[in-house]
Amino acid sequence: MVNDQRESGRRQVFSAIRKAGRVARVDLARETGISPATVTAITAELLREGLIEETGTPDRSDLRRGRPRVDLKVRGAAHVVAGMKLSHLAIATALIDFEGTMIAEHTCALDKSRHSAAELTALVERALDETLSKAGLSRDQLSGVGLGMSGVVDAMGGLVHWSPSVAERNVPLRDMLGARIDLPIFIDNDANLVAMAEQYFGHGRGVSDFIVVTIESGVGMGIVINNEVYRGARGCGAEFGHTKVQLDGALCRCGQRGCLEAYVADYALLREAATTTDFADITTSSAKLQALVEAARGGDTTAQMIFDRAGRMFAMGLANVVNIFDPQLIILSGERMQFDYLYADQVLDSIRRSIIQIDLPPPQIVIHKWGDLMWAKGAAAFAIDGVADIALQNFSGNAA
Amino acid sequence: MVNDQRESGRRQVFSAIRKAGRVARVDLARETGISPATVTAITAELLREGLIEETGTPDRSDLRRGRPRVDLKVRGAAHVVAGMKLSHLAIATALIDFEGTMIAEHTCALDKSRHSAAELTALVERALDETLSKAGLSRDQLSGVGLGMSGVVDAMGGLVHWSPSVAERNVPLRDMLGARIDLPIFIDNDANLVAMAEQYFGHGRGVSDFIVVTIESGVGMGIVINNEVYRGARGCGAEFGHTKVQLDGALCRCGQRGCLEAYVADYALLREAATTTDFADITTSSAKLQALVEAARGGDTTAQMIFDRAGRMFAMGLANVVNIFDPQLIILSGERMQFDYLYADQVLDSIRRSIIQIDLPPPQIVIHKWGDLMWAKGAAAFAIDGVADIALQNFSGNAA
DNA sequence: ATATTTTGATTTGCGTATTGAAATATTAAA
DNA sequence: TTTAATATTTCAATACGCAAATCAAAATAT
Repeated sequence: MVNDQRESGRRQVFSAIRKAGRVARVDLARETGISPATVTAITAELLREGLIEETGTPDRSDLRRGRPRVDLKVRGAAHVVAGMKLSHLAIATALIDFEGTMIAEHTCALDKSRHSAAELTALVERALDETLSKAGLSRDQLSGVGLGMSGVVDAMGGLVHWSPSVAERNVPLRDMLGARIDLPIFIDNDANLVAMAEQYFGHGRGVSDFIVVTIESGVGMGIVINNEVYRGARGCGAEFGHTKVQLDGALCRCGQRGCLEAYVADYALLREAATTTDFADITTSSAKLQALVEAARGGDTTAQMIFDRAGRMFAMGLANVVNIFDPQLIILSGERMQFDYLYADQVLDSIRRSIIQIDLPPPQIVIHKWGDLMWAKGAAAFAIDGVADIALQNFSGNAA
Repeated sequence: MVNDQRESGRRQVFSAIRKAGRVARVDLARETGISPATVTAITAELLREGLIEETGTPDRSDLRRGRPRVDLKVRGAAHVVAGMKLSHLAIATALIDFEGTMIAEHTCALDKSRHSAAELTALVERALDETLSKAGLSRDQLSGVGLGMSGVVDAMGGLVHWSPSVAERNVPLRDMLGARIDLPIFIDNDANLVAMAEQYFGHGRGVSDFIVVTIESGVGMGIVINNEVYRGARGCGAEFGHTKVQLDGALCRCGQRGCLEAYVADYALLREAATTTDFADITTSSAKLQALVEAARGGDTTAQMIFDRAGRMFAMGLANVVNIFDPQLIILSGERMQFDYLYADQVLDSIRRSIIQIDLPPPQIVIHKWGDLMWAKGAAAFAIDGVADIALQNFSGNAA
């Protein structure tokens, strides 16, 4: 393989194109530091392989003379991938093209939240096929599948060490799925996938170091360092929900005490509320939480106290992460409005106050409300990343 | 500059040699993935430039036939650098050769702990010259100077945002020193430097992701990710001492509440001890702490309680870092025996218990007791890194 | 109209790094 | 001594990236 240094050039150029959305070759050369001549050579290759395409001459609002630039963009039609998210009682699937455009979506209900790995592979396969038929596509038109779930997942090894969705421990889920679905499979923790979604399609575009915090029923975190999702040595980094915010504090689902999750997750709030309030007439925990939110809004001081402490604990935990990481940007990525109390101004202020003070602007904090396909889109982003990786490796220029 | 891909090869080979200590070319080729032919070419260049040297054929304990391998190692005599550490009332300086061998050391007392930047440059210059004359060297035999201090330091920009040793804020100390000492100057936070010392000469050799925790009067942390010291977006990452371990907790020197430092630093312990014990007859705080340690050992329950809580807070703070980072290795790097209580087995166990449990071995925790030149050696490691960088850049093969 | 200028993209020729294959060196084992 | 094994070096072939030159397409000047 002499084609080794070329690969790095191709990678640089391609990711610059993706990052920019649409760029002319001149700008690619300027941004990557690669000479215009080489940019021409590389883009010609990528064009030939169909990974990118030329668009019409760009918007000439800034009338310049000279030869007009020709913008390049990722060719959406090059690949279609599926992003799937295993959650409590459903499998959400999204089909997304190489540019990130949504092609189809589908949600498949589950009868219970935890399944054996064998059951799960069958369910995932079914959900995938249902989505494909909905979109009128066949499996061989797909280039890869990304799958996310909460829990501890080793993305490199394709192992699920532990997940609330999987009955067994240490399941080689990637290979199990790969055996039934003959496509490249990519599995990861869901918070990491949201980080990738932000990196590819959201606020993280072009930001090299940022943190994404997600709240579902637990608290998750994804870390991007140097334009890459950081996964830790054992593949179980960023367990933000289980950082401790109180010595010998509240009991957590994980069996330890004082975890952040044990203060801010829905079950934690309801546990507290149950001390004074009896939600006997409300059945679902989601509705109970809603009632608690209403109570706080309505002036119930106990309910307010509960949310207040949760917010302050959240701020403390997040400030710790910032003090350790010093990211450029923190994205609070949420799906449900129920967690608004954690994103309140006073919480954000509290975070800012708890960060070590220097004479530089503090990291930016943005709140990003996604639709309910956030997770699946993240899984798709992961798949796109993997597929692009393969595509950039394999095709070795000299197709002739 | 066509000499761009060559540089990367040289870097790879050189750092592989440094990491290994002594290696034969075959192994370099295997480890770096570069072909043997190219390894020969590159090592020939490095040899010509004097950056590395051949050693006699290695220990033939594993008798193999065939042509014996010739080991290569970094040539210590290639460069000498100075590592300097600004601490409370002294400047410690170490002269170290390119291999990391100590050549000379010197400590220069200071009359006060905080100086203006102008005073400081003069003091550093004096300390450097004194050390050089002690070793019988002149300035032009030196290739670089590394300087570490506690506080918030922007290593890239050469700025000291804030330091207990410097009177002003946001001082361009690197350039100020560079103006008086005509050598490459490298400044950084001291905890980062200890991380580099571990990476180059200590337990961090060959480990790609690890964390170093240092305790002096404050608590510092250095993070190595992907073989590089992570410095954060604004250059103020890893402020471990100011992560919060208690909501609205004890008051810290930094003005905030609940910082880890406010529970484990010497001043924090003495502050608590003062409530029940009067150390009126003891003058230095170091001696007071010693007395407190003795009291605890002697069975004083109050003293024991104080240390116990400090240890548990420390464990909690560190467990948080581990839950976020998932490092391969944690190095507790200490100079003074006084902090033994933080390194006690029960503290380490407490850390392990607070880490999220998966079916993989937990990160290794090692305690590394350095002499008092730890800090200066770290500064020297930083300087060596910088000097090597320059050396690998500049010499462009074709010396002819 | 036509020439000139400006800017972007492409082609060309060259120096050089990398590499596979072959050659060479050096030792142990047969 | 011969053979086998292993390490290193040499050498020719290749491919890569770059600077400079050239081509292309537009705006602007004359």
